[in-house]
Amino acid sequence: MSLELGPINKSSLSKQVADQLQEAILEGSLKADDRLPTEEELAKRFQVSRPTIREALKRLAAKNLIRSRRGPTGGTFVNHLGTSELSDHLTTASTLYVSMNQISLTEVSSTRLEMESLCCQLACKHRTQADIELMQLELQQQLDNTISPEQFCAADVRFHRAIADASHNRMLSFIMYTLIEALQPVANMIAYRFREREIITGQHKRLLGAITRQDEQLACAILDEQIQYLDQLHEEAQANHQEKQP
Amino acid sequence: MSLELGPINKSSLSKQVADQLQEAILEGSLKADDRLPTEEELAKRFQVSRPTIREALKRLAAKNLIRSRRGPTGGTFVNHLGTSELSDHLTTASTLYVSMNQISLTEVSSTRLEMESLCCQLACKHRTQADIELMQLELQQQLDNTISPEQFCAADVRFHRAIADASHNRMLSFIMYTLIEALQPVANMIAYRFREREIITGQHKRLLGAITRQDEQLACAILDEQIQYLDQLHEEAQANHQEKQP
DNA sequence: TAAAGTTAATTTGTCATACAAATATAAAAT
DNA sequence: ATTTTATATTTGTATGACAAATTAACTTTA
Repeated sequence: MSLELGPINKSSLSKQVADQLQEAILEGSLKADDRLPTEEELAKRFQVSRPTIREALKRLAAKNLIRSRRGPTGGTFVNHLGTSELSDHLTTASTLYVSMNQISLTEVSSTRLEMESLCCQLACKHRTQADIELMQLELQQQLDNTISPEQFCAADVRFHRAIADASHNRMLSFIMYTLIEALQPVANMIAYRFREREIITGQHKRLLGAITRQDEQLACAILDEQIQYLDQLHEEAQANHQEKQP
Repeated sequence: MSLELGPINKSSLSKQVADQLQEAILEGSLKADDRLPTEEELAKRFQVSRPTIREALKRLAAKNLIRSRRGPTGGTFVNHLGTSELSDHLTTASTLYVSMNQISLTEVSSTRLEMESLCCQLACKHRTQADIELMQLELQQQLDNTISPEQFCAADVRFHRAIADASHNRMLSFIMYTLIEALQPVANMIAYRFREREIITGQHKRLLGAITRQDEQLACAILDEQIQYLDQLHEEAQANHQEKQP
């Protein structure tokens, strides 16, 4: 008997389809903004039903690899993944990870301190005029006392992202984007109190100065000061919280 | 007129369902290994059809948040998200990012050097006997010349992961898992040549010794040596490649 | 002729239903 | 008592239909 005992497809059809499409994207045969065939056509090509195709596409959509639009010019398109898009994606993942594994904010915080120090050192070496101007712009917004806590927070995130970008190491930027987001809960807390705002913006001002003058040691010291300060605030907040719920 | 102008749900139903379920997992009402209601029941509860529920579940499955089994005791269960499970998910993202943005392997490599140095320092401080035994185990496998390149590679990954874990900072481990994977292409190349294998395992042996004796400086130096060596091999390979394709 | 509105076509989004496949449990036969 | 068989449950897949969004072409009107 000559049975074709091919390798058994243990995984579901939708997963196989998803994997093939992902491979095509990763490998480069499907480039950014390319339009995939319609679902019906994909169904014909893969010899499966449309719901199966759709489940596969949803898998890729969950990874932000594709987007879909309805209508004649619609369809499914390959996303171009920029730093911010991908970090959105990673943020949900890492937030999830942090919460499910009960990673203490202390651990996250110490990691961030080390990595952001690294960024600072590189930023001092490689910062361009454009980098500095961007940081100045974000700092200016933080100095405005009339903006909302949310706006302050967003400006804070952008400021720290700008530092990461000034390192001109895209891999490092990429990781930092994720880390900054992971610590947003702490940052959020601060934005609501004006006194803390002033301390933070003061530190930012000095930090920007140090980076501008390319003073690595001072920059790292200020950063260390800020993160210790944030840790302290976080601890105080936790202590208060535990008092109320004994 | 008192129309209930609730906030318009622009996103698709399957996305809304997926988001709600993810929120439940993240928030803690659905814990690891919990079993979700059957698809039919979910459909009833959310007032949508089963295909819609399935698309939502596939979204979560793509993120490795859930797993499914058929049969009476089957169903859909919440996954516990370990470091390696999540890094599977992140690796595709970061690999994609590296390739799409043409981040040079040099950038990735320098980032890894800095971060793994950090890991080493922390590992020297906090390593337990169990950590060391695990590293010894992986090293032992690398010393066996009969294993395949794939096996060597896998052992190499596990060795470096063990170093990351020995830092006992889970956030750092998490990031390192991703970085290690991103550099696999380079590591792969090496595994095929026995001479390079020997050099690498020799470095690993010394590195393990340094960590065991808690000699931070030496450990970092060896690491630096290894990564420079990998960079050099990578450059040579690229040079060869360019010769053949002018 | 030009602008506005209308219709038609295309494509994803959703639904309903049915059946297949896997798998554990309980009943039946050896 | 053990093996086999039936059966129920749950996910996986298929089919077909319609809804909603959106663009392109067409028609009407000023």
